[in-house]
Amino acid sequence: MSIDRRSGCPINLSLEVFGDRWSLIILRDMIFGGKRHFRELLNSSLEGIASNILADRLKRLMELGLLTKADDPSHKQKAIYSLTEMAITLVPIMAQLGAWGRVWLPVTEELSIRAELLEKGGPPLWEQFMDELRHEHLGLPSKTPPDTPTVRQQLRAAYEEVVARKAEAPSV
Amino acid sequence: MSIDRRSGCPINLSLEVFGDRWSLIILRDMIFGGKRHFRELLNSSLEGIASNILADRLKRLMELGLLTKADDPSHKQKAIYSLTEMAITLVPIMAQLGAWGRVWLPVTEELSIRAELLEKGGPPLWEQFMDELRHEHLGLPSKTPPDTPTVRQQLRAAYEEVVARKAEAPSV
DNA sequence: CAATCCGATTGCATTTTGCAATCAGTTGCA
DNA sequence: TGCAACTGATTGCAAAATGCAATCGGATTG
Repeated sequence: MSIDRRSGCPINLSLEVFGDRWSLIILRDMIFGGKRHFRELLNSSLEGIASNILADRLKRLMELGLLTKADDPSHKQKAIYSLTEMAITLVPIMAQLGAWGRVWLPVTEELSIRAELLEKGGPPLWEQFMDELRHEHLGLPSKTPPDTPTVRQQLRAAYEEVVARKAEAPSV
Repeated sequence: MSIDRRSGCPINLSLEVFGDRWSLIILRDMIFGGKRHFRELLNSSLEGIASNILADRLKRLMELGLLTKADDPSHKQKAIYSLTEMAITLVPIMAQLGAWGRVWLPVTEELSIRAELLEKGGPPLWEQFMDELRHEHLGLPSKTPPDTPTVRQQLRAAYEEVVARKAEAPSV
């Protein structure tokens, strides 16, 4: 599959890649949720993606060069999807989208705390996160010291803290 | 019209606003092209938007709070569309989208020079541009000195320089 | 050996899209 | 006055995309 090529404008071409309601959602779940398998993406999807759409988009994202697929050695039927460098460099776009949505749209607190953290961390934190993703998905050596908490751990901890706080002190 | 609200995730909600093939294109033409009228948007569109889709998206963007519409005093039928603050703050997203597309997609040189300039200028240039847009669309006083060239003028000059250069020295 | 899980695929109704034609009112010009 | 051009749209229709449930054959687990 190649994109339509309505015009050579970079914004248009970017839209042709993920100007739909699902592609970026899938990439979000892989980047921030660490999801690598079909079923993980299908069942954990907050937005309830249908399996045929998921299959179609995974295929499309592979054809566009954003994902690769490999056999999972632990299970002959399992496939592991990996992000390519092209997909990993979407992190700044995701961060900006999250920051904008957090300001202007009716987000929930527990789902926006990660966007807030990512926004406050700024480009240095994005770089660290991309470095981790390159390690995870491309097998590259990580440049961050091994004793520092990973960005995903930080995001997860912040999310769980909000959830716990809201559970013990439910809003009126 | 309100958005679907599949989930309260900021990235999802942002996608529900412009996760389609046309909304951001229209906003791009208004932000970077300075287009304010229906016909301008219809006829200048590189990607060839259809008039019913344009009408539908303008209506939708107004309902979502990204645009406002006002009568044009010079012509009883003309409507002037204006960006709201919500739309103006999309500039960083546009810049990131352009930067990403420029690296990974088959952009043309003349259409990507603006993205390059915007990327190199970074957040300070984005701020100046948003300041200009607030002046243009919201009537706010501009903070930038009146003798400095506007960002849109800079972008336009860079574009025209590339076009001129390519015309006099056509590629083989 | 049955239940469950794996990554999909199929069929079908609904919705969205792309495209061309058209609309009624306004303007500019002869 | 007459008429062409232009204004922001709307309509009709075919094609494509989407949402949803059911299902597939193979692999694994208990």
